[in-house]
Amino acid sequence: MSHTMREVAERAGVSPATVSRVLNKTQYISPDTEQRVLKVVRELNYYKNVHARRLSTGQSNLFGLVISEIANPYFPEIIRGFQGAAWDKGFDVLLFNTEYSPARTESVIRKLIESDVRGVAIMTSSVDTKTTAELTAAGVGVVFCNLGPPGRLVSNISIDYQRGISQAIEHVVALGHRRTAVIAGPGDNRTAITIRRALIAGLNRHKLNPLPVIDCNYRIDSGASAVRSILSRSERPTVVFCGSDLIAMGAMNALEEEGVQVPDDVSVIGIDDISFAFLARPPLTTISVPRERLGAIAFEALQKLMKLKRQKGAEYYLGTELVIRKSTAPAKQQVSRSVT
Amino acid sequence: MSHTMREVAERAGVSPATVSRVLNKTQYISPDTEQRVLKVVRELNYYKNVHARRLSTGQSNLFGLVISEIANPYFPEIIRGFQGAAWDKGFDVLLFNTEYSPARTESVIRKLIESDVRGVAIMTSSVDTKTTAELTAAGVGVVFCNLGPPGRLVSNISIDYQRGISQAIEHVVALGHRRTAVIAGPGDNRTAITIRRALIAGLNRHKLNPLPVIDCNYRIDSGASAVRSILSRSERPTVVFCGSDLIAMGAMNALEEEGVQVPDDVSVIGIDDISFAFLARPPLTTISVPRERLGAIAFEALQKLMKLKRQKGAEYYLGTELVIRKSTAPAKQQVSRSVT
DNA sequence: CCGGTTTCTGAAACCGGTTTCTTAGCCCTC
DNA sequence: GAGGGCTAAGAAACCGGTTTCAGAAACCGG
Repeated sequence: MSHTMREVAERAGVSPATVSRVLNKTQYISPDTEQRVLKVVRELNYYKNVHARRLSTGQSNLFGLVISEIANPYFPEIIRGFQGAAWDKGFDVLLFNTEYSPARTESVIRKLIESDVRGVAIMTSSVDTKTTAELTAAGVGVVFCNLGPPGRLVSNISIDYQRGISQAIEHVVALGHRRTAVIAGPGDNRTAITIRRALIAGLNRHKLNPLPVIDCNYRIDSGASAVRSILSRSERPTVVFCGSDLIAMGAMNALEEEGVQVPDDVSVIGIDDISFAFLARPPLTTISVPRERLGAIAFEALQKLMKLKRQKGAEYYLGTELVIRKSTAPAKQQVSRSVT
Repeated sequence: MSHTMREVAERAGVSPATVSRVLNKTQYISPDTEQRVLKVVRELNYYKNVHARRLSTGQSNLFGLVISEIANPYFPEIIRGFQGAAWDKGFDVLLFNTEYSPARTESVIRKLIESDVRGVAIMTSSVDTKTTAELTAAGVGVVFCNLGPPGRLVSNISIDYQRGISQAIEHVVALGHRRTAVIAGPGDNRTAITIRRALIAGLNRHKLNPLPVIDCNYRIDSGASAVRSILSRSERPTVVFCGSDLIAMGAMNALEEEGVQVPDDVSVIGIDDISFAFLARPPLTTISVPRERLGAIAFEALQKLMKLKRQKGAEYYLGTELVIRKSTAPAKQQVSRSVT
């Protein structure tokens, strides 16, 4: 339905080339002609076709962003950071979710390549190297989060959980806790693995051996069932570290349902500081991850990567920090022994 | 970096036309040739360029989805519903957020037209008619939610809050409440206005005159300040209806901070049933809006709209339903009169 | 064995921009 | 007033697919 550039050109009595030059300011055009063209553009309500532009310039002003699931509250801030940065520079972003399915991931990657994106940020940690290879082979840059080291056309953003975790452990030790448990997240997830390691190492440093270290996925209800399995043991922990806020909230829920008070009976600590963490009852003590910044940096990293094409990518670091709210409290002196 | 169709053609000893036909199955090709082409496609790892395809077919397999803000938990399910439906039919979606800014909305619309989308679903209720006119003028179909009646190339999905609201009011009346308050949402928001009207009408039907009816935006903290202003009055309500779950959660937060117990002292009811509603403390009683379905229907509506081009759009309806959780309880016999 | 179909494939035009190459016209200088 | 250097704008090729049109080959029936 829309008009074409030639129509504009004809109506303004100039050549298409001139219209193009006026619209892109790529060459000086006499003010007279320029005005005439712009007038027609307004009259006709002309929009230039992005696809034609992409085709002829061979440059696609598109970047891809891959996440697992839109409903997971971990992602919104990342998306916003990424989109915001892209928008500021005049780039568009194609958002795809993998729904945790490898098959779907594959289609997504294909779509991205077909769309001729300049680069893609992969914020899921369940991607295999085959996938990234496919992307780089097609000449598109890749940035991911918490996966291997950078390589040709791929950069990595590493979230350093160390600092936040240390703070959390010190906080908990200062409150007098000695019996800890860890619900880490999916056992095959790089991020979850990293977090679990850091947690265990940190606890050991304080001569604490976390009791159950439990695998679960990132859905809320699995935090709940993990907690139930912990409660069924004879020696109950007084604090449980969770691999994500979602898990933590599920855990708090289950705890409450089992009649265990948070934080009076057991303290719980999450990771991420999702926007709802402070709305939880009690407000969740958690290790905050700068997700909006993560998104923004991912975009910048991609831009940089595409500038120095075929160079090796870089490694970026992002810190974390403990946010103390109300889900942690001093350890109870008397540890209940009752086996429910 | 990627290969072109002509390269494939050359390597397979056929013409580009043949390659195109093989890849799109648009015409019968001898098995022999077909295999040869497919083999080369695999060898070269060839991806066809979407932009070229869009350009030459004049069909853009793209749909747009406009929301206010990605971080607002109202939207994820809508996005998922829309994307899911689109994905199933092989369409891609361009997601944009307006950040509540008219200027930004305008750029977004421009981008959508330039991208030659087939249709766009506008899930923000802060859009003016000028905007939709621009879209329809460019021949792209529009579907929105809770805005005016359908017209040429525009359909509307109307969420019928009536049923849910009636249920909520009956629920509350049955619990013995007589003093109600309403925190509706932004006064210039069509949805908020609709909800407020329905609420007041419903309450009047039970001979109840809601006390303060307060405007606020959709951010959490404004639910909190609205509640504070309500508490400062001498006659306190025993139940407050909120125009969204976010407002309700902000309200509960503030209530708790002011030492008012939910639901013992005052009950609160939200609208939307966002995914966190059941995680609130106490779990929120709310009127659920089928948002994933809303997204899916929006897509279907767009498809239908584009099929019978230049026809008048249709009106769709979506029901709502009360979900009773723990934020509502019987009214206190003795109403506190203390002015804090 | 010949004319008429049908089947398979290629040549070329086209989609709507961008960009290179070229030229017409102008100004300036000597 | 002629020649050199600029400037503004057009013609045409091109990006990478799709599709129409046309033709060669194969096939078929009589």
